[in-house]
Formats: sequence, C-alpha cells, structure tokens
Amino acid sequence: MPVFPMPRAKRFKVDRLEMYLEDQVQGSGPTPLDDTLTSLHWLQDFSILSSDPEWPSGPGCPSSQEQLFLRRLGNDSPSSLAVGDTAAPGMAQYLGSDSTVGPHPRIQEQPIPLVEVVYKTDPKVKPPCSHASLICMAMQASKQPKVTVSTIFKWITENFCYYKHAEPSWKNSIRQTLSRNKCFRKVPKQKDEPSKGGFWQIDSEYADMFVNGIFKGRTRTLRRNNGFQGYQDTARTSANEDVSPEQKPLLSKNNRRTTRSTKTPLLATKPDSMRVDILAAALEEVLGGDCSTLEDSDLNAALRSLECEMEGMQEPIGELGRWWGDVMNQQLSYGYMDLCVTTMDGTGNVAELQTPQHYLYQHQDHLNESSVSGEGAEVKVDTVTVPPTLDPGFGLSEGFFTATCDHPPPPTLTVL
DNA sequence: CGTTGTTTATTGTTGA
DNA sequence: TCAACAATAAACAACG
Repeated sequence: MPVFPMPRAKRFKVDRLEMYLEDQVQGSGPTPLDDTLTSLHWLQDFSILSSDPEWPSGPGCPSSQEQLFLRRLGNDSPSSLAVGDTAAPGMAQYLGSDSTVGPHPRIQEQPIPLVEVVYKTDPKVKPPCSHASLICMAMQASKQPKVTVSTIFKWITENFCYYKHAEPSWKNSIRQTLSRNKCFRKVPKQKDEPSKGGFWQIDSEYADMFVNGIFKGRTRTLRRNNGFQGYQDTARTSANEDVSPEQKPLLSKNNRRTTRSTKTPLLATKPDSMRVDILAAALEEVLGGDCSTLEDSDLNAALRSLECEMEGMQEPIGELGRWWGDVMNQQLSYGYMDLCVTTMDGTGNVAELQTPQHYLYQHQDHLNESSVSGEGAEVKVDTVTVPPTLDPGFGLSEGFFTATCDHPPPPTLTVL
C-alpha cells in the first residue's frame, strides 16, 4: 500500500505550482491549445506503434518514460483540449468542467490547471528517450535507407525544441552513439555523393533492438571490441587513483575535469514530472489511453503496474499526465495533458470515475490538510470496469493510433 | 576551418 | 551495493 508522506507532497505541490506560474510569466508555459502546438502531426510519417502494445520488461527494454513518450508520439493529439474542448488558447483548463458528466459527488471539484508537454515547441522539455532512440526516429522519419549525421541533427532539432536551444555538445553525443553502438552501421559514401561524411543506417541484424523507434537494446549492443573502451567503468573498477599515470594518459596529459557540470538540468530538476509519467502510463492504460491493452488481463496488469509504480514514488502524484480520449466521431484519439496535483487521502472516500474525462481526482484540500497533519495518504485501486469497447479492427495508420468505438461505455475506476 | 568520426574519461541512473 | 549502461565532455585525426 503506497503511503505518501504529506510534507513532501506539499513541497512538491508548491514546486509544481511555482514552475507553472514561472512558465506562465516567461511565456513558455501552458501552451496555447491549438492544434499547431498540441498535435503531433509532425510525426505523421513516423511509424512507431506496433500492433503489440506490450513492451517486454526487464533489462534492455524501453523505460517507462520512453514507453509513455512513445505513446505520445504514436498518438495524434487533436483532442488535446482536455475537457469539453471549450477553452480558447491561453485559457486555463480545468478538470471537471464538463457539466454533462460530472465527477462523483463525493469528489470535491477543484480547478486543476493543465500544463502541456510539447516536445516540439517547449525548449525546456527534454525528450525522455535515449540518443539511440532519437537516431532511430530520425532514420525512420527520413524514410531513406541511409541518412547522414547532419540529417539526423536536422530532424532532431526540428522536432525537439530542446535540442534546438541546447548546448551543441549533444551532437557530439549523437555522433558518439552512432560510432559506439553497433546497431548503427556506417555506410561509406559513394564517390558521386556530395555530402561530407558517410551515411548511417540501422544494422538489419539489430533492427529488432528498436521497438517502435525506441531503442531497447542494452548489453549486447555496444562495440566493446574494436578498441572501444568507453563503457568500461575504468573510473570505478580501477578507481583511477590506483592507476599509474601510464595507464591513464589522457587524464595526466589533459588534466581533464574531475567534476561534471550538468548542462541538462531539465531531467535533473524535474524528476517528479518524469516519474509521474510512469503513473500516467499506467493510468493511461486503465482509463483508455491505450485502449488496445484494455482486456481484462491486461487491465489487471496495468493496475498492478499502477500500484507498483506508485509504491515506487516517494512523492505524491504531483502531476498526472495522460492521453485524453476523444470519442468524437467514434474515433478515439489522444492528446496529452499534464494535470496538476492531487492525491488521495486516507478517509476512505470513494471516487468513482465515470468517464475518461473524469479521472482521478481532486483532493487538493485534503492534500493540504494532510500536509498540515503530516498524515500519510493511501491510494488503493479497488475496482475497475473496462472502458470503451474497441472495434477489434482498430489499427495503425501512418503511425497513429486510431480506434473505432461503437459503444463507448463509461469506464469506472473506484479509488479507495 | 568546419564537419565528421573515433576514442577516452567521468558521472548519473538503473536493475539485479 | 555493485555492475552495466546512458549521457556528457573533451581530445584528436581525417576529410572536404
């Protein structure tokens, strides 16, 4: 049973609100909710979703962040207006504003500002995927059998605003990844090909290391031979201090730095939002974000995942992200929203979610109260009924997840 | 000279 | 806790 220490919850909540307000002041905050910014048409040509929604678990598999990220990429988000599609750009979005299907009466309705994560337009949001994944995506997006490094750079900067404004050292990392990772193969340039450098492509032998563009390989993917030593933890195994100067010529010769400056503060400073993504991924499955997984068994798995991830979270659910279902025109499409804060108190209140739009909660007041009292909060997912029945023919089209929905019954999620 | 590609070192993260 | 991996930084050579 996950227990969230409330003082930390309070602190987290305050931090998130400050971040939100800061973003608003700086003009980079809640992105105007128009399709140009919220939709992921930019990845329209990017086929990434597999028909198998389940990723393998364990080492060598995409992280939860990457999985969620992948889902985001794989789902068009024209319906990123969270509730009712009524807000004009710039307007605050509030959860629970749909008067037709209100939240459970025992849930206190609270306005919850929404903050979007838009990788293409927000320079502060670093995509939670590895460089190998970025390379793979760029390669797939190019639709060419081989691409140049500059093409990869161009695609990344065009599609991830973070890298457009980041220190150029990331390019070095990309090049290094290309060189070191044997999943990528260098293709010599022909004489009549003008560009500098060679081409790169995904080695067919290792193509299965990429699941929908997300690199899932780890242990067996590195060029450990061929003189490459980069991934050997020489610094730890030999502790460097114990290594003679002859054994560490670069250190002695160049007097390299001994401390590492983190120039990518985003991940370092926003771990909470990232971790919340994990929960979002689970909730997404529970509530229909990824309807392809909503069979009973998978639902249970999703719930277990949810419980598991929440147990792993030291912080409360400071922010929840999910794909909102849009049942318009019997099409399910999804847009991502980050929701600010909520958690459950330990009062035994039951929150029954009646639609995908009415999602978990609302207990900011309880959060505050608990914060004062220092009591822990417990969250228990009790019962769930399966959300929309999907046409088994739902499928993938140009990398987008669409699902026909003949009769979308209201999903219910009871939270104790 | 800028780009490309390789290599080494260091530090942070993650999973067993 | 530790090993493996990812990310970052830097140096350097080759090339156009």
